[in-house]
Amino acid sequence: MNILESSTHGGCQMVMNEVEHQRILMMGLQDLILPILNPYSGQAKLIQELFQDIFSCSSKVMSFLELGDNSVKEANLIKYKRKGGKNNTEKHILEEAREKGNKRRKNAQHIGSIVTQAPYSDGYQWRKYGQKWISKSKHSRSYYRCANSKEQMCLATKTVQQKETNGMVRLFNVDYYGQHICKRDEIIHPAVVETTHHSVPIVKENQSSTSTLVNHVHGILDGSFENSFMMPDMPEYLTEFTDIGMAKAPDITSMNLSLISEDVWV
DNA sequence: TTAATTTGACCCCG
DNA sequence: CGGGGTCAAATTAA
Repeated sequence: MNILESSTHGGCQMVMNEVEHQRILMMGLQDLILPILNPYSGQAKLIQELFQDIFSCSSKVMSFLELGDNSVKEANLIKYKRKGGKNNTEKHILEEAREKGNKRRKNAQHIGSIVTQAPYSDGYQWRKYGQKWISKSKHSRSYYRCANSKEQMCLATKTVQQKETNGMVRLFNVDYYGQHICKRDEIIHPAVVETTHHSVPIVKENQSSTSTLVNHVHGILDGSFENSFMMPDMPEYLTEFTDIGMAKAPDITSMNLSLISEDVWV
């Protein structure tokens, strides 16, 4: 603690980098271990919970460090509407963006990134809006925005790009930008839930609330694999992301990933 | 027919 | 000027 207090920004940044690196490594480990487990065994569940706890820890550390270092962090959401008469809104967009000191491009800050081995469900629905071949990359990058971006003006986006692979395992970088401000289906249509009154332990915040969603996997890269499958009762595990100054929305920082063994790739 | 994706154009920004 | 993020018309899927 006194170490942190006396540390310079550079030192704090170094800690954050290390925690982030650790998180990436853990995800790699997770990607290797989970597919070889029998998903229905109690052992797999236990291991998933351990991963959850680990990610939860690093997430909390990151949150703490980032909130302590407020020079960089304001939740900088640009509120602008898409669509509509182009020339009417375009100026508004630019003006609003400039007022808030943001660029029009890259409309939100980086929230988190993961490496995944297969298409996965992260609990949100995404709509693809672009695909680019990035210079010198072997694989294209796909751009997705939250499927609720239109109705609820949700600004969350993500990009998916296959990594340069040296083995036979295909890995994908998934980068998330912008916080979800939308409500999800189960919240919008509360007829289904609303039954659990039992007191929830506060520390366990967002670990069980997202597990019932079934959603789209991310789409096609390079046209080299399918995106049309989804195992209905696929077990999922959660991965927490860094929560950046949005304490009122605990749900949006968690992502749950489906386990899908690599033979689905064909 | 509507909804989602594809894909080249557009354009911001370094 | 070029890389890469976004738009939107065309195309495909549902």
